[in-house]
Amino acid sequence: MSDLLERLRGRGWRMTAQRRVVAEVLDGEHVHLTADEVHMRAVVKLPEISRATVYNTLGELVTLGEVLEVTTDRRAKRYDPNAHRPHHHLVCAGCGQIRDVHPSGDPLADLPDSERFGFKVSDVEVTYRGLCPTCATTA
Amino acid sequence: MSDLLERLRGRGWRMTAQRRVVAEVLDGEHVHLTADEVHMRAVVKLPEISRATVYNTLGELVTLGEVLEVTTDRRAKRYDPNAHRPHHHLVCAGCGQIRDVHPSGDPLADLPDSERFGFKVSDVEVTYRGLCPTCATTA
DNA sequence: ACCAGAGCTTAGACTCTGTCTAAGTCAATC
DNA sequence: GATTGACTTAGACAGAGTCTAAGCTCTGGT
Ligand SMILES: [Mn+2]
Ligand SMILES: [Mn+2]
Ligand SMILES: [Zn+2]
Ligand SMILES: [Zn+2]
Repeated sequence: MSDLLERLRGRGWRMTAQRRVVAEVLDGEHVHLTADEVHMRAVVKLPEISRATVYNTLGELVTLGEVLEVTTDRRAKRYDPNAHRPHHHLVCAGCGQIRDVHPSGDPLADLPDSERFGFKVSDVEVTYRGLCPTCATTA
Repeated sequence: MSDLLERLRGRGWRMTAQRRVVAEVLDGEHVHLTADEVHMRAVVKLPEISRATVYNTLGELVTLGEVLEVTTDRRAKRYDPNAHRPHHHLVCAGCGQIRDVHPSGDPLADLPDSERFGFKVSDVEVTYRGLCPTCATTA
C-alpha cells in the first residue's frame, strides 16, 4: 500500500498534507480503526487537520476501493486498509476487537438460485462473533 | 410466536399493555422493522406508548433471544421476530429491503481452528448484498 | 378488596456518529 | 508569481439510540 499515494495522484487527486497524513496512518496500521482513531493519529502528525477532512478522505478512499468500511455494530464504522485480499472478520463481543479471518468455502456458491429471489447478488460479508481469550476468561 | 407472552410471563415479566402491543406488532409482521416502525405500529393500538418503552422492550426481547437484531448498514437496526429458525440475510443495496435466505453449508464449520485465534466463536452472520429485480432494472 | 412498593413507563435531554455548509486556503497550472 | 477551482475548516445540524428523574401500575401479600 506504499504506492497508494502514487495511485491517488494518478487519479487526479491534489496531494495535500492532510491526505498524505491520512494515507500514512492507514498504511502504518494494519488494524481496523474508527474515523476518530484515524483523526487522533493524524493530529499527531498534522495538528490542524479537521475531523471533516478525515471523514472526507476516508470516504474517497472507500469509493476508490483502496479502503473497506467494516460495520460490525451500531458504534463507529471501522476502516480497513486490507482492501486487496478478500477476507472476513471475527469480532469479540467483549472488547470489540476485530481479526481478519479466511474461512474455507465460498459462501456465494452456497446460496442456491432458489434463495436469490431474482436478486443480482454481488457480494457477501461473513462476520464471526465470539469472545477473545482475554474476554472469555474475564467473563 | 403466539405463546411469546406466555414465555415472557414465565420469565417473571410484568404483563403491561405496552409489552403486549410490542409483541403483537412483531408477531403480526414477519418482516424486519426498525424500532421506529415498531413504534409507529404500536401507537396505532396504544396511542400513549413511548419511544423509550419500545426500545426497552425490543432490547429485552433480544436479550431473551425472542427477537434478533439485524444491522446491515449504519441506518437503524432492524428487529427480526424469526429468531427460532436460523437464517441469513440478503439485502438490496438500492432500496434496502431484506430477505431471509438459507444457504447450504455451515460457515462456522468453514472457519478452521488456525483462524480462530483462541476465540470462543459462538455465532456467525452472513449478509449477501446485491440488487433486487426492481432496483437492478431501474439502475 | 386493598395496599405497598418494585418494576415499568414517560418526556425530553443527552450522546455518539456522521453529514453539511459557507467561508477561507492552497496546489497545480500558466 | 497570479489565477482558480479543488480542498479544508469550524461549527451547526441530523439520525438513532441511551439515560434520567419523576410518576404510574402490576402483582403479591394481607
Ligand atoms: Mn479486515
Ligand atoms: Mn430475518
Ligand atoms: Zn475481547
Ligand atoms: Zn431494491
